[in-house]
Amino acid sequence: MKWSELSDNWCPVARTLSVVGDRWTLLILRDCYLGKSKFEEFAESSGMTRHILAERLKRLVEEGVLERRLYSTAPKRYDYVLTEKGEELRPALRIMKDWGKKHMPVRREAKA
Amino acid sequence: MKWSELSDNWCPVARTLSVVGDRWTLLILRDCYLGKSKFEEFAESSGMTRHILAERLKRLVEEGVLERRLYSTAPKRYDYVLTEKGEELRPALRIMKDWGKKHMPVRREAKA
DNA sequence: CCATTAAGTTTTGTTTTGGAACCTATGCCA
DNA sequence: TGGCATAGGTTCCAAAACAAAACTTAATGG
Repeated sequence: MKWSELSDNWCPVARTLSVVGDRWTLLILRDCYLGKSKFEEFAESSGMTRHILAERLKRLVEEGVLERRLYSTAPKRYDYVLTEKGEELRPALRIMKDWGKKHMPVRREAKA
Repeated sequence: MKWSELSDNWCPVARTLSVVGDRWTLLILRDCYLGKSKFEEFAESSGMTRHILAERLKRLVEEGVLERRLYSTAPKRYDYVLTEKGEELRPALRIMKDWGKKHMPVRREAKA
């Protein structure tokens, strides 16, 4: 089965994962919960490539998790803000934060 | 940045995602929470390929989320059970279940 | 005029995933 | 005894996704 067929799975967990269950997407949401909203902020903070970031943001907007907002008309600049739907995943990330703190100690120093 | 470098990120959410933040892994945990433990059960329930399933199970065991248990000596058969560490992610999946029910209606009937 | 900023897009090569077939050891049944 | 089923994988190849870096566009500041 392909990942893309998951969106109509009988299981609500699977349907959720069809939106946020791939590499990087939940890291974008983490940044949103930390108050970030700009493309460059996401790119720098998460370390993902701009290519993938653009694709993920597009998808999150299509799914109604984020909203793309024009914040400057000249030059045209857009940023991304959480919708209510997006806000409602915040508790899941909080649990992952606590779990990471408890169970995933840092072994070597990382650059980011 | 490569996904594999995430395990030593400063952010605990990122470290958590380095274990469970890829395609399919959280679906294995869902099955565990539903009481499944066998390779064939996971394969059938989730729809992922056996190839990927074997790789993910190996990783979850290495990370201490699941335990590989010999449940039959002749023939040798192994299954996978949640550790306490694995149990502690259950609340995150519960939130995803509720979120999926609320925000991700099924559009077309799926086979699985 | 030239450099800078922000939000992407394009290109090229590498890695991961998907699908299917195959393997191994034992149990079951006639 | 031979043959089929079961369970837990492994191997192979093609297709899709990803990583890294360069490029684009449009406006701003000195």
